Amino acid sequence: MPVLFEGAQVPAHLTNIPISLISTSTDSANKYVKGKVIHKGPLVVSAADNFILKTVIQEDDSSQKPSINIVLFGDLAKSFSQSVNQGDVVVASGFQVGKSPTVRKDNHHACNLLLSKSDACIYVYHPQSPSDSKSPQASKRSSTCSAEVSQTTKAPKYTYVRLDNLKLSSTVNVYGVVVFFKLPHKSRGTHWCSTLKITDQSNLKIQCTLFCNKREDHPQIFQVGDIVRLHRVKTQSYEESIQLISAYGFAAVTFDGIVGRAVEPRTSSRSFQFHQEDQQKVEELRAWAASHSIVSATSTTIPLSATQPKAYFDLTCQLLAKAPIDTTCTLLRVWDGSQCPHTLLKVIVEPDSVEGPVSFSENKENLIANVLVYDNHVEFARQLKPGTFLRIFNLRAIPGSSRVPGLTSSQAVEHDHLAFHLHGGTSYGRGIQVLPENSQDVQELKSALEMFSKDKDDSGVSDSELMDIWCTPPETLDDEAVESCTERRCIHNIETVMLSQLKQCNDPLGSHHVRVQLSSFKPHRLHQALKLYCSKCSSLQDVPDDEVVNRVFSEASRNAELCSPPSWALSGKVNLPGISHGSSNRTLHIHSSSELLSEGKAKELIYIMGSSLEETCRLADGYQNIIPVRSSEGRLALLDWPAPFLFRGRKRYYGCKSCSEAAAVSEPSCEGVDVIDEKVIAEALQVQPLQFVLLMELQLQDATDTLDVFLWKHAEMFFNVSAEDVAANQEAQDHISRTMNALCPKGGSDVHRPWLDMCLTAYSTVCDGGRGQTCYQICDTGIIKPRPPPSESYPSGSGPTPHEAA
DNA sequence: GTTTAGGCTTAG
Repeated sequence: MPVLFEGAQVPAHLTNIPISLISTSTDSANKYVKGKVIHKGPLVVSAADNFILKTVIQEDDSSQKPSINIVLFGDLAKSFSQSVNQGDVVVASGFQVGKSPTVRKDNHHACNLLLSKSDACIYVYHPQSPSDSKSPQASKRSSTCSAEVSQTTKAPKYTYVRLDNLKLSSTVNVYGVVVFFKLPHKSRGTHWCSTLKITDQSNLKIQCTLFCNKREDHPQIFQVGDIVRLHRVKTQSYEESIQLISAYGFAAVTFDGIVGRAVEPRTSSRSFQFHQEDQQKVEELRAWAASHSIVSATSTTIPLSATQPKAYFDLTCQLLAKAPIDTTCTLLRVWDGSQCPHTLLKVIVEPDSVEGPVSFSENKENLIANVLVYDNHVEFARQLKPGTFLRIFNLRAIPGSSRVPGLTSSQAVEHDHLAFHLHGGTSYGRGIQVLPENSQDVQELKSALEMFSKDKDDSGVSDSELMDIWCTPPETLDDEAVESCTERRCIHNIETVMLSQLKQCNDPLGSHHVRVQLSSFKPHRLHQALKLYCSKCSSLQDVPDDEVVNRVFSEASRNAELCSPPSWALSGKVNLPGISHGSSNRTLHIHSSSELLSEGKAKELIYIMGSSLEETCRLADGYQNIIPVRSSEGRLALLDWPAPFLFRGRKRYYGCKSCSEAAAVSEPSCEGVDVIDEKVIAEALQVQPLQFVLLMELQLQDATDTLDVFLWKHAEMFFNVSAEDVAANQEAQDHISRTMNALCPKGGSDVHRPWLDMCLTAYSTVCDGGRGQTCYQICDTGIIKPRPPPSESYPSGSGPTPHEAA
């Protein structure tokens, strides 16, 4: 039997699990979660007298601390509703961990806690305030009240004036049934304005004009027939009739007006009173309204299947996708599970501009109405998220012969196809209202949508799953509804795991498959991702800065002294034209291998002395290999670190300072060598070459967690570009930059980030303290979109003319 | 303790 305890000690066998550590693989046995109630939802009556209540708890006062949704069922939900208030601290045990379907919307924990099992338990602790510490009150409210209770015990009782007893120039509280309303809209002044007309058993209809600083402080009216309780409204006369206008301290509570439904107060007020009398008042008004056909006479809510061309109506629907058309118009793609008897107009928009799925199964497409929302409604529509349930008021069905934005002139305008327009303005209550997930109307709509998904949808996935696929990654490999921008090239045949599972894993070492989005990466300056790696000593260092390299070159050229060439070399000069018009030519000393010269391969390799870095680079256009040298004690020597030991076209090669022998420069052995390349030269010079590598740290995310991983050993495979090319080639650099931008658009929300299938390798590193740390690297994974850049073409410009000495 | 709006259709 689930139980709620007030103020009781948590049993010693239970241990606390921090909210941040909760995942779908959490074993909840003997664990408890503790937090402060930051939101308490209404008690919802579901089928067969069952109750559901959703609450949100947060570990600490700080907004930085994690928060999690808890869903309570049955009597526990009822007791919770009666005894717990926002601000109370609760402890929950005996929970099950589920995947939170609302994580994208509410940003709470990716999991939720379900309290339905027989061992489910809640411990409640009311905050100790001087007036509240002696606690008969707390136990009293847990046992006697049947609905939301006020936070204070000494609050004044409100009295309500019947609408035929209103006197001019007084501030009053009233109850009424809504017979007309305009949703809150920005007034020309500083407030949000809404207008309503209410009635009560007096049968008088009273106009109310409400001004509030915040939109949400207006009565949350979902339909005509709803019941409002207005506190602090003042009476005034306008055109010979009495009106109500919000007065200082105005507050409103709204109730569903349908007989038999739960009496759940809807309000933004943090604390409000609700007594038995209120419950009674609502029920009386409901009964009176029902017997006087207040709702049925005025409601214009119809399903899509009942729409008539040119008619105005209200539509209860789910938003599936949306796209901005222009500054005055937004497209909302909605459905209610019913089929309109008229062909629905298709509006063509750029796929990139669509939020939500771009297309649906053919069967579903036939049910989707395109709603064009104009002018003052655009701003509100822009904030809506696909998946949201809406009621659109005063929608008009327009035959498609009228012009439709988004169609270009070359596209045929379809005739007699229905489009739905929400015109600008607020006449006739025109506007959009978001319906909460737990409202009765949404529950009914949802079951209709689910029926469709079960019966007709050929895609094999239910509607909610479809939204899920768009919102969160599929959990298994075989679900390819959302294309990945990467592909795995490993040989593992293992299941995809969620990041939270991976992080919870006790023995993570080895390979894992994940489906993730890239939430951030570093370094942001991509040239810093390029490093030099020594395979001998495993050192990793930054690519030397040009300025530093330049200094080494000028140092060497300043100390240039003549030295006789080694026996295997011939000395000569090259003439390097001045860099700008009018600047003088430079003559540089070079050495060349006599063997190569005799073979006619003079351009394959030269040793250059006394040149600047810039001059060396310019010479590299004309010689395949250039080794910068200096004279040291009469012998040829390489330049000091960090000068490259070799220039090959636009590529530079560096040697490891600690692993290279400081030997005299010798002639490369070209016997049996087809091409003189960096390897041949490094060997001849006894240099341990450093390898260009790419190293980045990426933060991955999925619906459950984030994970920091390295992209290193397989970075070249990932980008399909060599690090060496990146070092030398602007195009390759741009390719990486474009790729990262596509995977993680600047300022883009996660909906714009593509999903990535990845293989990760977890390995252990040992820090100074000797404690192992688990690191992750992306392995055997390659980008399949965007396309790789064209491969580098070897620079082929003609070099300066050498003046060879014979 | 101001003003706003004070229902009553866009004109795509």
